[in-house]
Amino acid sequence: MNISLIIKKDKLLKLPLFSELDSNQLIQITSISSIHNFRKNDIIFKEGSKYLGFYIVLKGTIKVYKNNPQGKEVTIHIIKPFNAFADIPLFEGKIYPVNAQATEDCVLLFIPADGFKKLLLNNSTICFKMLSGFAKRMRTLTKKIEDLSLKDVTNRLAGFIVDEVLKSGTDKYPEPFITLAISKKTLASYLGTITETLSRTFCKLENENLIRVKGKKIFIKNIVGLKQLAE
Amino acid sequence: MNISLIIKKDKLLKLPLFSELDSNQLIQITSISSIHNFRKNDIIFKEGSKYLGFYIVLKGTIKVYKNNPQGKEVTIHIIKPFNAFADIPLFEGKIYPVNAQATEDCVLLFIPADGFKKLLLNNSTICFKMLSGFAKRMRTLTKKIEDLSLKDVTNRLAGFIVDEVLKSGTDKYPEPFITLAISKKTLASYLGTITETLSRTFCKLENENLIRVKGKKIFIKNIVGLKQLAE
DNA sequence: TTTGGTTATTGACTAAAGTCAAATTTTAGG
DNA sequence: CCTAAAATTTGACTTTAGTCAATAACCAAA
Repeated sequence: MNISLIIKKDKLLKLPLFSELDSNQLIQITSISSIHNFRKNDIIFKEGSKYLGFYIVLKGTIKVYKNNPQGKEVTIHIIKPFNAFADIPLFEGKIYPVNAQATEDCVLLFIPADGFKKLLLNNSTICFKMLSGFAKRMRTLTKKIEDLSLKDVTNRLAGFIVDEVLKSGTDKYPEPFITLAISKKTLASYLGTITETLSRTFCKLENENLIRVKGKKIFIKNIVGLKQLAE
Repeated sequence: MNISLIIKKDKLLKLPLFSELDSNQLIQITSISSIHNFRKNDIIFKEGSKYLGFYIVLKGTIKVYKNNPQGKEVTIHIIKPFNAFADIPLFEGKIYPVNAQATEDCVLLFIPADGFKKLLLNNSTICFKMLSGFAKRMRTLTKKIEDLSLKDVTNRLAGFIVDEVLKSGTDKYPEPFITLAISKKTLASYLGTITETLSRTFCKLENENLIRVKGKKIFIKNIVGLKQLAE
């Protein structure tokens, strides 16, 4: 369906990637893009399938993951609204190198590779934006390598919770909280561990009176203590 | 010193980043760049210092690393000839977010941030090259996250050796070998472990008759076995 | 070649996190 | 509301890798 019917120019302008384009360029993008709805657990694409283009999350949450030969899963990214995913193969490879699945009901903007590449070649502003986005993501990946190399699971979980609280906007509340948009199994694989260990680590943080866990909600009782743990 | 005296256009053309530029553009680059020599163990820049520009390794090896608050070191990248480093802050931040040190005597090409950014804005070819380079590096980082999350030290060391043998060009020899361009301490921190564990893991691979270690030289006795270990 | 400092190895021990199995809770459909 | 499947938790145990301490090997400068 034609996306201009659904998504207005001013909405598109809020996407970091497109925030400095002029009217003409935005029309170019809307004319090739499309909106797609996915239900929780739907697979967006599988590792190895033909690369068609990339997505921007408008609503919901996506996990990007890989399966190793033994069938174990590593969650590489958790993508929230206004962030792109699967944009790397624009420049490398003809297939999706990872899997993507909705962990909540989602609305995604799809941008086909061919059309977008043409746009990129004629527009250094958007190239530059994209480079900035990639640079930022490399920082995130580097941080994760650091964490996996030097920190234990307790540190990493504390760090995750602190980051999420800041994003949640509840960090000034008397009792800040976060709501997990992913299963604990996925969280475990995102933190580089397994569910059993994650479960025990949650208990440990509860026993130390840092948090209170209730299903997918985590209430923060001592943000300072958590920050110390995370360093 | 003026780099055009030292590095010829055809040499610059071999660098992936510059391989499709025309004469004019190459002159632009050589006019702002400079060549620097570093001795083994010299620090190129420190985390937190003012960002001035990025480097391309022409000769030698550089390690890019971070120190955590407890003073432990993580090696993030090992940079070999014709690869760039410290190009990420071009798009994010005014300081170097990591440290860089020569692990061997080095010749580096330095490209100042300001001049290069201007060039980028007027040249979508080089933007595109740079995006491709970033994309490739994100693959590498993602692979590393996978490895740290799912593989043990033995697997990771085997994987490292296999990669290096392929790069060494000796993989068709009766007994292929690699020569480490970094200390075992650095290798340990690159593999997400510590020297003691690395030392024991080398012994383990020797006992399984997969390799033979002699100082900085590692002879490969069974590449197939190593590949299996690395998956 | 000697020497001091770093780097690497080895041993004994400890701690962290993974495995396997079972119980419990939650969730999504019918 | 009920039920089966999936997700989560818990327990007992094992494995992996880290810590600490001592020794050995290597390297660079005098």
